Amino acid sequence: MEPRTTRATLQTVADEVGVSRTTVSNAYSRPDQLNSALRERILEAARRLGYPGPDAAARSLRRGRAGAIGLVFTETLSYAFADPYSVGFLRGVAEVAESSGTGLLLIPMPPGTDEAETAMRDAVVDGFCLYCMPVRHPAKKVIQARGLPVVTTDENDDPSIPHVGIDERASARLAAEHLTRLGHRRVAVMVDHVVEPGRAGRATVEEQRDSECAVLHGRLGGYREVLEEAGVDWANVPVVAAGRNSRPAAAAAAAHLLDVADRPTAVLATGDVLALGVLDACEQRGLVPGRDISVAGFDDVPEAARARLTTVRQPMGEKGRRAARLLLDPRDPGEAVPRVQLPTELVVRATTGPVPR
Amino acid sequence: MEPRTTRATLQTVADEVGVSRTTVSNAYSRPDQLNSALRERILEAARRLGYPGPDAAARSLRRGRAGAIGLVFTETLSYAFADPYSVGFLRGVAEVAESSGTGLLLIPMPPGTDEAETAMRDAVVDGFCLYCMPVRHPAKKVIQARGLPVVTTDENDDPSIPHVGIDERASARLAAEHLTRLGHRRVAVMVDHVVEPGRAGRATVEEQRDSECAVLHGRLGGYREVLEEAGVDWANVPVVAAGRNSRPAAAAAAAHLLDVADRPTAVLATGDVLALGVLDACEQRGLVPGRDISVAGFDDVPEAARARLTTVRQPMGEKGRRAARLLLDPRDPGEAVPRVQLPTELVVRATTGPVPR
DNA sequence: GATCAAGTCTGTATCGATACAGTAGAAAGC
DNA sequence: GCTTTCTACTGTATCGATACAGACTTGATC
Repeated sequence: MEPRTTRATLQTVADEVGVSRTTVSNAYSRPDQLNSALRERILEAARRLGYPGPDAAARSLRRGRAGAIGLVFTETLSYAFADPYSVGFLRGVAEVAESSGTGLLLIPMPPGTDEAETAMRDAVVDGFCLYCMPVRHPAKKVIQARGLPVVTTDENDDPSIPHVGIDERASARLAAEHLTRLGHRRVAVMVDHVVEPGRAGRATVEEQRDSECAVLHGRLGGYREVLEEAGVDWANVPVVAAGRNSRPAAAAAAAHLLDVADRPTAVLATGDVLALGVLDACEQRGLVPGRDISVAGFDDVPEAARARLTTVRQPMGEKGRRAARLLLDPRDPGEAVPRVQLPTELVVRATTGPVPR
Repeated sequence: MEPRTTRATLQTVADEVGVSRTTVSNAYSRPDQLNSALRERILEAARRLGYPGPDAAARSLRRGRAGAIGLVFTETLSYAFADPYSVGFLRGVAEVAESSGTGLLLIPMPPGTDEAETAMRDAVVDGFCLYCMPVRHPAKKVIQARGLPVVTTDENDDPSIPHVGIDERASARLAAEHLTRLGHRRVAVMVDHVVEPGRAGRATVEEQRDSECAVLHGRLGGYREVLEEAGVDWANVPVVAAGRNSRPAAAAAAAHLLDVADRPTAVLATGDVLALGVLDACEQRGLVPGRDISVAGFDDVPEAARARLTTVRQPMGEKGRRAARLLLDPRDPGEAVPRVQLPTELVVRATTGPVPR
């Protein structure tokens, strides 16, 4: 193309062809509004002048819609791609977004409060999907202030925001009951992190209480109920944090459980990635899951099936699809705020078995 | 908040506080430009009026930057999350984008040409990363016309566009040479798709030639060179398409290779997901990989290590990081167009072995 | 007391498009 | 022949902000 001092706009093209700016706009956005010969002439001139088509930001401003929905993660973006559970969820969101021609903006969450608020304000989107965002996160206020549609997944206690999730407590109970039914009483729990991300090791009951993560509360609560019903004192149940939600981190943290005098006979992990890490640790130590020790996970990610992991299945993809639909399908103002609760089920595979004698 | 007939803007807040619009803008965007007491008064008034902060689209228009980079996939978005190779790449891109406060817009690619062009024009981004986009894709023109920074990965023959990739041909040779060195001459190849996505089955030499996918050409070319050097007639090498890049599809298509009279002694797959599918098919038939049949993949996705798959490792995450940096780091206009070629290596594991006798 | 600098704030001109109402001219209706 | 309808196009107002240059205080300096 020939170099120009200034970028070509609708007006440039309009002047060249000798029509109005509006007509050029129509040539792109509403082809049926003008004669097709003229349209061709306009597009031809646009090509010649190097006009790139209507500017996206300007169009977005004038039209009042962005053509994208924003996904907000509390963890780092790259983490979102590391966990198969997130990936399954994202995939569900992507399916629905895609089928309506909507883009997906993955919004980074900077560490500082001001920066985070700016990031939420700068996102050119038509709605937000909050993924595992703690109830009291500072950026949440900004998001709500923007007045766009919002849905939350998993984490939520605000009844004014539509929500897609599962019954965390009841689902966790499924795994715990499976273990107590098999006779296990010396049970340990492996979690991602409790208070501060990155800190690994045993978490006290107080720390468990102080966690801001509703999912964690729900799952630990479910475990606790069942174990207490079976006569176990929760204060004696080791709750070990891996620090990060990764297989190696869980394998390392599993040392706190496996290399001690009275090793638990069973481990409940609040996620499959953690459970798989525990299995790795067992393998290193020559412990056969299902015989020497029982391990149960949560989520039923694809790898779980291959590892023959007993777990609680939750429909990750469906969660994403439902969340996306809640954002994209317009709702009547009078309608009740939707709260979707998806079903879960226990999937018994090979990593759990009776108490070894 | 009190209901308002019209949305609050900078002006609304400015009028309320009795300052100029510019000052309110500064209160958000350049806090150092005004007295902090005044800033507080302004933010307070904004809260009271329900002003959500500067409008993202308007800000984007005026500033001339979007704060996001666009990722363009040719396949469906949901597919991007299904393949661990893509996920690794995305993760790399996300790491870099995130560290510079940039969002990631995943752009859907609609089927029709016009719709696709519109989608590319409507994306509010500061640059595009084209992921596995065929050289001659119609939407590519629109993207280039926008005049924003662009990088391509894998697929590329346009020297004017920066590129990050690997030496496909040489890398494919590594796998093929490994097999011929082990003595294999009856070798088959498994690919994703050749001409038309979704069509599974054997592909003729003509169809191979007609494929628009440069990655496929490179890899098949590498295999072919090595096999011909070993005295094999390429026309007799079965090239089987799985139709889709998925483990079950590959397992199903493997029937064309495994359930025939003169079964190949080795299978080269152009991707690990396909190779893993072939392994699944072997397992179903009681064939032990590495003993009864050799299977080699490409990519070295995380699952490959667990399946003990021999494969060619390419640095997926690094590819994403480099691509993102090329987009985000400004370059001198005079500078040569960067072309990054990342190293690959053969990883020999358990699924390849000598020819069974 | 004039000059200068720093710190704050204002005003205007734009960024690049689309919405919407309006108009000219041709074709159709009676 | 006059109104109506339709097609094809135009013009103006507006979307909501930021860039940039300027102006007004205030205090310090010589």
